Parts: sequence; structure tokens; C-alpha cells
Amino acid sequence: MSVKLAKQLNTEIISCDSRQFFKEMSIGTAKPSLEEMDGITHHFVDSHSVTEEINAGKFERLALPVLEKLFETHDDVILTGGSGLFIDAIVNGFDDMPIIPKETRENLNHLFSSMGIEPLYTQLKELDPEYAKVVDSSNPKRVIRALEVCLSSDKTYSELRTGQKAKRQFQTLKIVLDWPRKDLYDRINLRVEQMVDNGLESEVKSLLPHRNLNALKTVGYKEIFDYLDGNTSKERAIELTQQNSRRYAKRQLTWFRRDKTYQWVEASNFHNVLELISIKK
RNA sequence: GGUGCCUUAGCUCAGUUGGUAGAGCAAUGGACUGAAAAUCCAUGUGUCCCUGGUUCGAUUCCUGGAGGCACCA
Repeated sequence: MSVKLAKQLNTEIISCDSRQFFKEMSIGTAKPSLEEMDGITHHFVDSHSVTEEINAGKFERLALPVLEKLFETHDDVILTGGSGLFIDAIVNGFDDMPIIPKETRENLNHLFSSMGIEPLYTQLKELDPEYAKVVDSSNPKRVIRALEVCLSSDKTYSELRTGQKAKRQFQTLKIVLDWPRKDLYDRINLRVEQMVDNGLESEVKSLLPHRNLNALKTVGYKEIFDYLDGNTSKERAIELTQQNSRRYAKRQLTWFRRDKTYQWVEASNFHNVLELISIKK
């Protein structure tokens, strides 16, 4: 769909999918083949190595200049997701946050694995009572994030997190391709089967040395690692990959539902999308 | 054909000394401003196989039937 659209609009694509950056990950991330790209330039596909750490903030800093460059010669650019957070990074921008020393997060992670979330949340209540009120207190990633920001700055996380949208030089039309749930799940199941046929197992095997990297702690890889460790059967690992992919898709839908600026378009109808774009113009 | 056991949520099963029922998994909904295909939170969805009987009341007890499993022929 996005390639077809890019052809129609004579433009290029920026992928907002945090897994497609990585050169070494291909089969398990369902990356488009050269043939499927059909001559359309895809940015942020195979752009980095799994050993590099990419996060949403870094993605914003990397992608904005690319976007600006593209707008010099194109009227439209297509962003595809992926992750709602990464799309927001480009469209809305993030508040400025301090750089976190590596040890800060490591220390907090150590504390979490030995003591659990309680002491971390207690500390957050002291350092940033305002955010402590709204944060999901049982979510270690959210609590640790807030803490590491507080510890690395004179200000609290809630002071820094203004939620102000960045001013951008471009306009945005956000579209969700809406599939009937049954079709969505059928497509996911089928796609995972295709990954297996395309050699997912050997790709995952080749990534065994990197298994502790963040980029590999993800659906399609963690399940197969588990199988390679002898903890489950191959069939079970495949089933779990399908199930976890379905759950991920469900979470994406929740994200897009919350953001009322998305327009939902019946996925099977390419012309609906074209129509939306022409109305916007 | 005979005997025994089984039939309860999408699946595997528990349970009700008779007062219309609950676990695990699955599923669904939600949160999420630098780990995001990550992480976290919430929610029980039901002709208790069908039929007749006993009973104030039957998913539970009894009769008959259907389907499944095991053993014996």
C-alpha cells in the first residue's frame, strides 16, 4: 500500500518501525524485499546495526533532517509505522530531556531486579510526586524512565514533560489502515508462516551472539531463541510468535484509537486513501 | 452388542451434601514523551449435551436418548 502510494505521489518513504533499521534483522521483521520496494527509496530500513542503540528520541533527531531534505524536492513524504511512539516523535516531537549517563539506568535496573519496583516507586514519590501520581506504578520501564530523568537533571520529569507539540514546517495527515479483526489476524498468522518458510530459524541462529541486545528482545526472535535453547518445540515457538504478533497489533490499535487525529480507512480500498489526501490538499 | 467412565466458558478442566457456577490458558478493553513488535493494568464471556420424572426449586438425584473414551465380546 505505501509503495503504491509513494508511486502515485512520486515520493519516498520513511519507515518509523524501530526494527527495520537493523541490517541484521530481516526475515523476522517482515522487511519489504527489493522487489516489493519497486524502486521506491525507503529511509531507515537497513540503516543501522543491531549493536547500535536507537531510541525514539534519537530517531527524531535522525529523521527530521532527512524529512526536511526530502521536502526540498517533494510535496509529500510518506511515513509508515511501526510504532505510534516513533511516528509521534516526528510529527509532534519530544520535550528536551537530559542525556542519561549509562550507569544511571544500569543502577536502576539492578535495583529493580534485586528489590522489585517498590523502592523505585518510593524514590519517585520523593523526587517527582506529581508524576508519581499519574505514572503506572507497577510499570518498571515507566518508573525507571522518570527516575533516570530526575536523577540526571535539576528539574523533575514532570517539569520537563510539557507535552507541547513541536512546530513543524509540514502538515500531517494520519491514516490508520483498518482491517476487519479476523482478516488482520489471518494475515499476521500467514505472515509468520512465511517468515518460517523464508528461513527465520537460521536468521535467528545467526543472531545468537547478539541475543542480549535490546533490538533482539522482540517478537519473532525471543520465541525462536527459546526454541533453540530447547525450552519449547518449534511448533510452539511459531504459535507464540503468531500470538504475540497479534497482541502487538492489538496494542497498536489501542494507540491509534487514543489519538483522535488518526483517520481510519478501510484497508482494502486504496482509493479511499487517495481521496483523503486530495481532500486534505 | 455388553459393562464402566465421561459430556460445564473459545480450549483444558474444577465445582455445586439440590438454591442456575469458577480456575488456568486463550480472548477483549485500556495505559504508554528516548527500552515501544518493549513494558504495564483491567475484564468472566455459560441452553452446565438433550428429554421426561421427583422436588417449592434440578447443572447436581432418577428414567430414557445422543455423542465420546476404555475394556469385554
